[in-house]
Amino acid sequence: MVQIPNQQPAPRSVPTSADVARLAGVSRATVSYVLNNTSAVRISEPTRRRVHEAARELGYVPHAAARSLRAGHSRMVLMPTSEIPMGPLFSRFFNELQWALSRLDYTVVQYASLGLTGEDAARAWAELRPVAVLAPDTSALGPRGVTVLKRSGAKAVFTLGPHRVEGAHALLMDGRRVGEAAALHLLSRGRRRIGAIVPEEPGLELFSRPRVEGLRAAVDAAHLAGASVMELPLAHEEGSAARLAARWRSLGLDGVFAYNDEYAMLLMRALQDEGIAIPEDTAVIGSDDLMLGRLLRPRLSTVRIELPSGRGLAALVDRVVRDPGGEPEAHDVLGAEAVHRESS
Amino acid sequence: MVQIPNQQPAPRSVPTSADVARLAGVSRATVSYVLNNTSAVRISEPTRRRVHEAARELGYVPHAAARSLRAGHSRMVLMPTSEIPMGPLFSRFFNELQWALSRLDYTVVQYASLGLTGEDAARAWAELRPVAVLAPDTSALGPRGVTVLKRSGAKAVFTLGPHRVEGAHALLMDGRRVGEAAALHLLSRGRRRIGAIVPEEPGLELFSRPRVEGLRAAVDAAHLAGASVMELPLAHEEGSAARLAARWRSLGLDGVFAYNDEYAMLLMRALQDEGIAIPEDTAVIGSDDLMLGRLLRPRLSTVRIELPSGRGLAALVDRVVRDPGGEPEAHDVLGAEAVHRESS
DNA sequence: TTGAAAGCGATACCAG
DNA sequence: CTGGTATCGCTTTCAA
Repeated sequence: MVQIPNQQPAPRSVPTSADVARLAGVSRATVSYVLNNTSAVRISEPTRRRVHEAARELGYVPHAAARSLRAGHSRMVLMPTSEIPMGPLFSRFFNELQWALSRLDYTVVQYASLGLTGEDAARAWAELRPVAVLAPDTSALGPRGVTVLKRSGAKAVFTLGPHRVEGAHALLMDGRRVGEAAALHLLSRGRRRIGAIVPEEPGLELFSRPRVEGLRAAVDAAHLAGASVMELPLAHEEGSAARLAARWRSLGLDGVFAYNDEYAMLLMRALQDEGIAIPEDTAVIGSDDLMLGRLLRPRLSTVRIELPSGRGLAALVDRVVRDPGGEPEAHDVLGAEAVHRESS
Repeated sequence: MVQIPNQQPAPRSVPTSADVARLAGVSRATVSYVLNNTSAVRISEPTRRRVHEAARELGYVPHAAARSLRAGHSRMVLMPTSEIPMGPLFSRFFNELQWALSRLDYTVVQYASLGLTGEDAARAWAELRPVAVLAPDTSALGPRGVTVLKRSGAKAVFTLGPHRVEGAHALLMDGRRVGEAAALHLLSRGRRRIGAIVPEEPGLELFSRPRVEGLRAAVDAAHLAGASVMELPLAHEEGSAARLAARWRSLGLDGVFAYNDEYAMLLMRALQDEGIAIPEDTAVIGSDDLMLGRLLRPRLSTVRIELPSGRGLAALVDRVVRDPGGEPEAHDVLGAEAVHRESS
């Protein structure tokens, strides 16, 4: 066999399995068998070595698109990303889920379909022929979108968020639970006239609305005399908080649910600067149990959110992929529990 | 040649362009022409309509893998994600970059190659045959990894992080700038014995090390009598901060750089609980200019980090993709500027 | 204006 | 044990 010793800028084109075959002096089929460790066929050890060596020498890397085209399916799990950045809570959850899925031999891919929603987004995703799609509710994937994805071969379509979508499995993250927990806590602390901070940032509405709804529903359901809920828009910015604080006394509120701990911090600071005593004048409760809440004075009461383990959800996704026949299920995956500290 | 009678049991198969062609009563070529608006060929209006209708009726979505296989190239930009979640600063930067790239008609994909680093990671990425790769430094892509990617057809390989990698373009985010800015600020405020908080969380070392190095270098370079730097490990957790605060007086420090605003908040709280006056006894400066710093009392001095516009970087990536010949360039993309508030 | 056919890269069946 | 070859879905000449 003639070895060409030159280390020159190698063939400028990308090496294919045919190149490996040529260099190893075998057929493309044999290359495929060797590199995939196909157990149905036994290849002699010397041949294996020659193939591996040739592959290494050429820097051969298989072509995923060609492979999955031939195979007729892929193991790609598509997770469309929304433009609004998720907090540490969801980041951790997503990381865990990703890790667990890759342990199950799925290729997890986040695809930024910026600007597209609904059916358009679904079509863009479908072009990649993923075996499963985990779509955040923010993508507004409708029933039609689900159909598009399924027709394109997706075995499992999950939505993550507060709403169900017809035809898709749902990992229901019902923000109303958060509002409910906050409401019950404030009511049990004797508060009746309750404010509900609503972030003015546009993307957050999808999350804040259910929380406020849950708060309102729980307050109404308590049937307590004089109990009421007042929505208070607030931008994540000091001036906005100061303006709200300036008219705080006139609102006559004795408790407030602040959407999350960051908005709670913002509000609490402004109220304190205004001379309003917390929790005496107004009780404050946040959400998400961020580290910063424990560092505030008074320490911030909060709603701790429990998300399920990524392992379990990965197994669920895997189950649906392997047996796509079943009816779409909805899984309640968000637990909420009030944590009492000093601000309420 | 014997035609095998076509297999009817093809219940819910994914529609292909052939199916569209059959339904529309035209050839696959015509379908391709119509759906891609190929300008080189003119198709009659009635035919166009029939094709579009058939495509819609079948829910046809083109197969990206087949397309790019045939085309011999794709417009996929791969951004491997690291497991450590990025803060709001980088999230925004990434979102902007993604958006800008998709405006340039690239398909941005984040791929979680969890657990893989260096050449192994590069091979996994190369299987997708991306036209460009933007790899965070955390992936430890070495020069060999860069070679693997280029051989697989990647026209542009960029690293994002504190280090350069041979053969790749670099978006240098030199954390030393942050430490330098902090050092100069503290020194100018008359502080000499300076502490440097080093997060104990493993993933953060890659970011904290350069910051501390920059701090140390700037303090040394100032040649001031008695100026010194002491590294202080701290976990992102109250107990750790309390322990550090308990021995604070014995350390004899009059200034401290706290890695970022969150650690600064953690430390400041613990110091205040210990009765240490800020900034009188010890000046504190954080980094990243998070909202929370402005809400603390005293207001937290910080280092504001400037990241370049996503638009400009997207254009840069595009330029390199179109003209891959040039020498790899390093772009310093991180600006740091101390912001004086009340804690220093 | 439309159709037939080659071929992108990898794999799996069937011969040899 | 190894080599030809058909095939996946799509684009793109080249002919008709």
